[in-house]
Amino acid sequence: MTGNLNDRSRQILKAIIENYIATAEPVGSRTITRQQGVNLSPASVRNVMSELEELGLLSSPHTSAGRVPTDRAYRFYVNTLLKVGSVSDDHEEQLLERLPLQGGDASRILRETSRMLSSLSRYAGIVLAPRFTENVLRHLEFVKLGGKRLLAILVTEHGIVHNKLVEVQEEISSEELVRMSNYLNTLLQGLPMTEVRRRLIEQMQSDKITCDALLDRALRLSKQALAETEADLFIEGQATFFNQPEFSDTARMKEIFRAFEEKGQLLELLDRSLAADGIQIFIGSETNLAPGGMSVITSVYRSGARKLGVIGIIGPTRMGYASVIPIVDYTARLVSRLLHSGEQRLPAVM
Amino acid sequence: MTGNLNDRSRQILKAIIENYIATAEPVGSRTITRQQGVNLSPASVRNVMSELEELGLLSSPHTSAGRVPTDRAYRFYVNTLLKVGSVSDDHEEQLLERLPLQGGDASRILRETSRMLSSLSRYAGIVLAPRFTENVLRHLEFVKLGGKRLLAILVTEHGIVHNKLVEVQEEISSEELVRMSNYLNTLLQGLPMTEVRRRLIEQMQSDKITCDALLDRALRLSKQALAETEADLFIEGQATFFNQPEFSDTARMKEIFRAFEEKGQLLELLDRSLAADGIQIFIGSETNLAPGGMSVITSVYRSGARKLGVIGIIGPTRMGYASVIPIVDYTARLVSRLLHSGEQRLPAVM
DNA sequence: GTTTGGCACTCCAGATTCAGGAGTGCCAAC
DNA sequence: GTTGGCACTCCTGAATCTGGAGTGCCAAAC
Repeated sequence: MTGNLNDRSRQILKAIIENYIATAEPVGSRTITRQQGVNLSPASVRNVMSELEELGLLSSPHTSAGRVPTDRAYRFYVNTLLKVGSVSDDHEEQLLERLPLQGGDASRILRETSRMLSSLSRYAGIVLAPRFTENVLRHLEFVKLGGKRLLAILVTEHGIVHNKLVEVQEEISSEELVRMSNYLNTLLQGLPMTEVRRRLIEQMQSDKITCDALLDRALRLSKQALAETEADLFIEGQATFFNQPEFSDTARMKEIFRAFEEKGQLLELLDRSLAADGIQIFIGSETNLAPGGMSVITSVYRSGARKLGVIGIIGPTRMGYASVIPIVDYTARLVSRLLHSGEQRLPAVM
Repeated sequence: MTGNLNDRSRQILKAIIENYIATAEPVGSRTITRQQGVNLSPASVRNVMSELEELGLLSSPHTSAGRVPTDRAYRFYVNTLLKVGSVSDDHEEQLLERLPLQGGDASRILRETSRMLSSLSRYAGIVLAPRFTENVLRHLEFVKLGGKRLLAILVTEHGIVHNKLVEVQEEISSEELVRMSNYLNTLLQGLPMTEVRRRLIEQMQSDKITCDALLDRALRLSKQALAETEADLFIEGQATFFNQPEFSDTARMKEIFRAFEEKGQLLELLDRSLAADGIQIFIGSETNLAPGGMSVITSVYRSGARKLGVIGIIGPTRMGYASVIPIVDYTARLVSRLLHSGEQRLPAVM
């Protein structure tokens, strides 16, 4: 339905959107005529604006204000009008310099990624750490903490460490622990977590094991240790929302920060991004976030063929899509390379 | 100098402070007279208020507004006027129910503590995790991640896990790793980190070691893995600041959230708390935080004689000290017990 | 001498009014 | 189809006004 827009209408819509993104003020017909490349009178522009409003692409806060783009307009803008360039040299340089942290384990890199995303985009950066269950197990270890408490430590392929406390009925000696560890690592190393779980159950039912009380116990403990952990979500640069005039309203801000603290809705959104692939753009109401007026741009990072997690940016709908999209895209690819085992060192070219 | 306040002045000051805490509005003389227990005319109260203002305990926003307590008044209030009760039954119950997480490792407990502090106090909860260097080493492990990358995993006495990526010059076989691990654990287990560091250096200089290339390497790797990590600070419930009328100003809010994101100043404050002991109260400018008008109440949690970290609450200077102080105090003691090794189970009595 | 009622004074908060300006919509002319 | 003109709308910010809450001070009462 927006396909039947002629060139002129598109040009004007684009100008309005970009103007609004830059100023946060409703855009009037006169402002557009002053735009270079538009040789029309304000009256003509008004005619076009009027059509665009009927198409649901523009709305006016009140009779005598200018026009403001609707979510739909932004959607049309990113789908059709916007040609996304590549990341700026300066941004690229900053990323390449600051992201490959010396001796940075995966979680440090991810946290820093979140900061970088925020600092480059001037919006808030979000990073969803790899879902534990989506990973390949590298190493499993039980450490005695004292008494009957064991700390189960699981290390994934990419060096992400999860730990969980388990309690045992009777104390286990260090020697037994070592035997358990060896057995479990032999059994499970290199398997994806989903497979690990399957294998554990399978093994528990096998005859060999039911005879060996210790190994049986090992299996049960591992199963406990595998219990789902809450997803790790980093959000950095929330304070950038204070810079946006459309959020000067305190009630609005409160809603936003509440949403950030609860994380639930955001996680749901990021899960959707993870299920999809590549760059995802959610505009305004498409985000399903309770506080409206926000957009989210995400991209999946991966290790080879396996998707690991999601990085992205959250900001006002009135967002500088043109610059943010390449940042998210480039960063996701960089993170993928940094986490891909054996490529810790800075890649020469992308 | 505030010692020469007579009973009546104290009573009035107390009433003003508590009224202001409850309403966030400047308190007038008439409001005080309505207070039960005060049988004075507004005029008399005004005389007293005038004295209190001269003593620097009250200030008036403008001629015809009521009075507002100064930082100094709050200080006098918590030092002298306030008699701190114990935590309410309801709060106690909630803490005992929700804090001893099933299978919760230390970091989960600490994060949950932060949430609980916020939810009980209605301000923001802060938790400084144990400084890595202040801890006793329970276990040290190297996991091969692929290529020449090793993940060093250090577990402290209280089940807090730190990990750090280290790179080696040449690949190390699994057998060698095991040997290294055994050697290091025998050498270092049960030592406080400061001691660990010392022992490593000592050992590196010993003759036996220089002969054994592998062990020498193990020592060097451990030293890398021990490098200082950034302090872990949880702040939960930042959104509560939106409920405080004195922070309805956007510029102010922005400053506050920036301070939370940067954490530096807050860490400094918490370090001071850790150096001291027991309940610490920082009022307004005493916090040295850039955004003024905030107070912080902290308490140290410990394991036996060793201080581990700090928990606390941050909110507006106009804070319900009477209820917050017992919350912080009780929670700190509860956390201490939960983390004290071997006492994971819920203690029957405090 | 402490307490109190009275009174003039101050100053804020909110309502009201007003003028200017930016923008629109429509129409008739080009 | 495009444009200039014009009446109309509605927001914004400044200015004004009023009522109320509160103070400070003084003289009278206790």
